[in-house]
Amino acid sequence: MINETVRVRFAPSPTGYLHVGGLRTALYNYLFAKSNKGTLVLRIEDTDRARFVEGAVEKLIEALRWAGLEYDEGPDKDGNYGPYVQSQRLQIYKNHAEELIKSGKAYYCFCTSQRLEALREEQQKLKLPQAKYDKHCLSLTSDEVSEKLSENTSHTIRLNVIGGQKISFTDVIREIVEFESDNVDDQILIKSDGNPTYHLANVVDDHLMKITHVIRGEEWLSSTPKHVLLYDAFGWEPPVFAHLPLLLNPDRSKLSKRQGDVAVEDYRDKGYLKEALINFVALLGWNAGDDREFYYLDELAENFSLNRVNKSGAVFDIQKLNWLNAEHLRKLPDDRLLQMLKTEISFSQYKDKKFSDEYLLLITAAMKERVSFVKEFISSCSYFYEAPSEYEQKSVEKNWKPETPAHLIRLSEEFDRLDIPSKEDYESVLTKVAEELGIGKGNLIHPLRLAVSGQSTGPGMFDLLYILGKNEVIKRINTALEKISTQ
RNA sequence: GGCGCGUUCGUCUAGUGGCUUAGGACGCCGCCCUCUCAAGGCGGAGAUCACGGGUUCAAAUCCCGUACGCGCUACCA
Repeated sequence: MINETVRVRFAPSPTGYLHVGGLRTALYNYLFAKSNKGTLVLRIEDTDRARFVEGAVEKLIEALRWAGLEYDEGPDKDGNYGPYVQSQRLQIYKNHAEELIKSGKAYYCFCTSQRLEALREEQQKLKLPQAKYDKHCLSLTSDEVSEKLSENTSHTIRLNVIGGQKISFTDVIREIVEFESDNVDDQILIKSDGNPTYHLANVVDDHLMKITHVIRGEEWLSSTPKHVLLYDAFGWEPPVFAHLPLLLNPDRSKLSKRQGDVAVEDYRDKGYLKEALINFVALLGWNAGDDREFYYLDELAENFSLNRVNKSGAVFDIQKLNWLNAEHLRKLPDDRLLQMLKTEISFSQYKDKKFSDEYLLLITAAMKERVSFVKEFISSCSYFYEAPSEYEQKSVEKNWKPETPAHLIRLSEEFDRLDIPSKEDYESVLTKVAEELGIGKGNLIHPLRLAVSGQSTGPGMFDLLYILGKNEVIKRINTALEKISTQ
C-alpha cells in the first residue's frame, strides 16, 4: 500500500504547549508519512483570536523537535511561518467562502448571538431532538442582503446544509461511518470577526495543501460530515480519514490536565527520555501484531501501519512509561548518558564540585540497572558525590556488631597496603580477611557498605570500593568508626 | 436529550469462525541467581472476552438488541 504521493499534516492549535495526545497524533502522522515515503506538513490552526497565546507556536515547534518528529513543510523555529499558519491566510478563506455564496452553497447570516441563544433555549424547551439554526437568514432577498452588507451589519457566513441526505465516508480505522444531513447544522464558515472557523480553514487548507490522509483525534469524527459536505460544496475530492482513539485518564475520560501531566514539556522536565515517551505513546492504540514492546522511532516507522490502529481509547499508564524509560535509559550510549548526568549535576547541590568524565561513567555503569531516571544517578547514590553524613539506622542495627570496628580496622589496614587496587584486589583482600576470621564475606561486606555509603543498598561492593578509590574508602571507614559508635 | 464511536486480565494489548483449558507486556506476588538493591531467569495470582438473544456442527471472532463508557452537539479547536 505504498503511495508515493502521500501527504499528511499535523494541525494543532497553539495552546501554549504540546499535549501528549497531540504528540501521538503527530507521531502517527510522522510514521505514516515515513512508511509511505510521504510528506508531513505542520500547520498551525490559530483562527481563534480569543485564544491567542504568545509564543505558543515556538513552543509547539520546540516540543516536536525535542521528540525528534521532523516535519517536511511548515513554519520554522526562527519564526518564518510561510503559508503554514492560518492567521496569515485569512483572505484565502474569505475568498472561498464567497465563492460558496456565489454558487448558492452558503449564505450570509445577520442573526445576533442573542437571537441564536434564544432560539436554542426555545428549542430546548420544546424538547426538540437537536438544537439547530433555523435558516432564518436564508430567506433574505438579495436586496435585503446587500443593504445590510452596505450598512456594515455584523454577519457570519453559513453553509446551507440540505436535509434528507445520507452522508457517509470511509474511515481507515472505523470503516464506513454514516450520518443524516438532518443532524448537521448550518455550520458557520466565517465568523463575524472575519476569521474562518476550524471547519472551513481546515478543509480549504487540506485541499490547497494537497493533503491525502487526514489523521486526527476521534473528537473530530462527529464533525467530519460537515467537512465532507464542504468538500462536496467546493467540488473537491475529500481525503482519506483516519480518526485516532482518544488518550484517557485513569477514570477513562479524555486525558486532561486536572488528572496529571498532559504537556510533553512536563514529561521532558520530569526526566523522561524522548525515546521512552515516543515508544510509549506509539503503543497506546497501535501494535505490530506481535509481542514487541521496545522500539526506537525509526523502527516504529518501519513497522507502522494505519490499519493496525485500535478503535478504543487507551488509558495513559504512567507505570508502563516508567518501565520503558528505564529500558531506554539502559540502552543509552555512554556519551549521551554522560552529557545528561553532567547537566543534572549542574542543577544539583554538587554543581560546584568537579568530577571527571571517567568517574561519572563508572557511576552510570554501576547504577544503570538500578535506576529509571537520569536524576537518580545522583539522588539514589549521593555517596558518590559526597561522603555520607548519616548512616541508615536499620542497617546499623542489623549489621553493626560489637566486633565490627575491629573487622573494619583490619580491612582498612589491608586496603592501605595495596597500591592502586583493582576490583579484584579488593575482593581477594576481603576474601582473605574473611577466611582468616572464619566468617562469611557478608559479615564484612554489609558493615563495610554501610561505612562507605551510609546505605544498605547499591552496586556490587567491589565496584563501589573501586569507584570511590582507596584513600576515600579508608577515610570513610575511619569516619564511620567514629560516628557510628557514638550514634 | 440528539447524533456518533467504542466495550478481551487493574492497565496497554494479541486474537479477523475451529490451532484458545483466551497469548504477551506493565504492575503485583513467589522462587532462582546473589554481598545488598537492581537487572536477568523461572513461576503464580489476575479476563464467566459488557450483557441478552440469534446464525453455525463450531463464536471473543458474524448478525440483532440492551447496558455502560466516551466524544461531539459554540461566531473553540
